[in-house]
Amino acid sequence: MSSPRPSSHPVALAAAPRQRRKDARPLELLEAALALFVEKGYASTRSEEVARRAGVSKGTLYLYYPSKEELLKAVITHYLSSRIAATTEALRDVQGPISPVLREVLVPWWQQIYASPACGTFKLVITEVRNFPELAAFYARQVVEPGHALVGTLLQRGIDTGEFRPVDVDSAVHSLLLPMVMLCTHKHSLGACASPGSHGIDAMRFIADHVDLVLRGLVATSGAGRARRPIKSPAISRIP
Amino acid sequence: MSSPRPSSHPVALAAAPRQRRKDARPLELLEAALALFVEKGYASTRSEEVARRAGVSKGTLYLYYPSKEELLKAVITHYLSSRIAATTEALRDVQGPISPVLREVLVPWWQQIYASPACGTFKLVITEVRNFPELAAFYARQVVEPGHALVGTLLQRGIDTGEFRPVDVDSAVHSLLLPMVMLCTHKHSLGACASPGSHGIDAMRFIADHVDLVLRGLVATSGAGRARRPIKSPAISRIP
DNA sequence: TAATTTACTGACCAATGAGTCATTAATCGG
DNA sequence: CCGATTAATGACTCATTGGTCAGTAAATTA
Repeated sequence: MSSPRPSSHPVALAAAPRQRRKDARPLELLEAALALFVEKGYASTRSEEVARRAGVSKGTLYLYYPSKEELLKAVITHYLSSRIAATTEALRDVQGPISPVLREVLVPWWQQIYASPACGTFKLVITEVRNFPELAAFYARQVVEPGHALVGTLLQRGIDTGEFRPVDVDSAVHSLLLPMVMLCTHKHSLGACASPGSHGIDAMRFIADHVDLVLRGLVATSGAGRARRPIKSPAISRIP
Repeated sequence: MSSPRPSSHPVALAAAPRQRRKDARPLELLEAALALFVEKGYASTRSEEVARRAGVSKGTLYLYYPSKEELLKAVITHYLSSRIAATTEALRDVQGPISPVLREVLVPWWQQIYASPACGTFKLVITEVRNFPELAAFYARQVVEPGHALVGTLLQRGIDTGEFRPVDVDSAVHSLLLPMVMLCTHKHSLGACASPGSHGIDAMRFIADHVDLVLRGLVATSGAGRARRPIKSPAISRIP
């Protein structure tokens, strides 16, 4: 917290006189806001605190964002939008067996997310959606639905080709993704609290292990018992 | 709100005048506080709102709980403690194959939790631990560690008996439990926001499907490929 | 260097909400 | 029926904080 900073990030130098950096401010404010909102929650973060962390005064914050609520929305949309674009096209046109794709694309992808600051947006969204309904619509439409549909389509294709057992696709998608989201959330809640004795989760390893475990549960084997239930619904269909 | 006072007959019209129920208040306040804290978050819930929902005035709230923070702690400890007791002994001395146990104990257990109001405590803890370090210690020691150790012990036994493949136990425990926690969390965040089109998760079905999927990924089969990695550590050892 | 523009500041205001306490009214004992 | 006891109330205090704006100083231009 009080370490001498390398001169790279202008987080808040001892007392740099007064700087005019009109174009750098918005992003720095967003970074500061994300960190504080994720750590303390939106309601218990003082707007002046955000400004201070970004190295400006409260007045400057309101120069760039009209209100605290708009700042929150800007944080969420900014950090999610950047990820969304890269994702949807990364998996758009894969061919061949699904298992290797998931192992080689999904795993590093989530490892990256986990390591990035955007990881915190999951906790932030979880804690704030109910207070800001607009966020719910945005997040559901822009993140949850595309992500679910993307993985769902892959799994369905695996089932169609006989690579996977005929399981309920929605459940399987959740089995695959919910732990990832929970992992990201955990990093910024209990995982951020120093806990002696119980050394935390090894996230990078877990992500790989988990995908492997789920894929082993999905693959169609000749032996063992058969599926406990047939397929449930017309499976995934929303979002082309 | 503006109903006329019942002059003579106590027919329980609209607002009951003033009741003295010293022993019922604490629990009713706890229930009201849980619902509101989970829905709106601790910081953005007004203490008077909690009181109102419990059918009392703000003064009465402070008659039973010395501060808002103590109320929060009381909520968490109350709703978690009740679950903890029942759980640890339910799985203490199971014998024989592990898969049926997990299918028949873990599944209904989580289905119950999901349906109960205690389900909300997950979201509450996730959002508030970082603001109240005491909660972190309590939750880690009383909930996370026992729960993890319990399931870990079972999986380890399954591995020892050859029922399961030799996987990393910690990862497998997380694969099994994180989705459950995430599911409970989701119920009170995005899941509570009306989303047209995307009908929510079928929780009861997912819980069963997920346990099934993970168990299929764990069972030792003759065919298929072998584990990608050997065991990682001396495995689970804490908590007898 | 002087004049002009504008990014930035922080004292200030109004609203909010946690916590208090003098007062009110159920309930109980006699 | 009459105090005595105490559960319950809600108007009040006071610290906190989102948001404003008149003023300051860093750049820029002439």
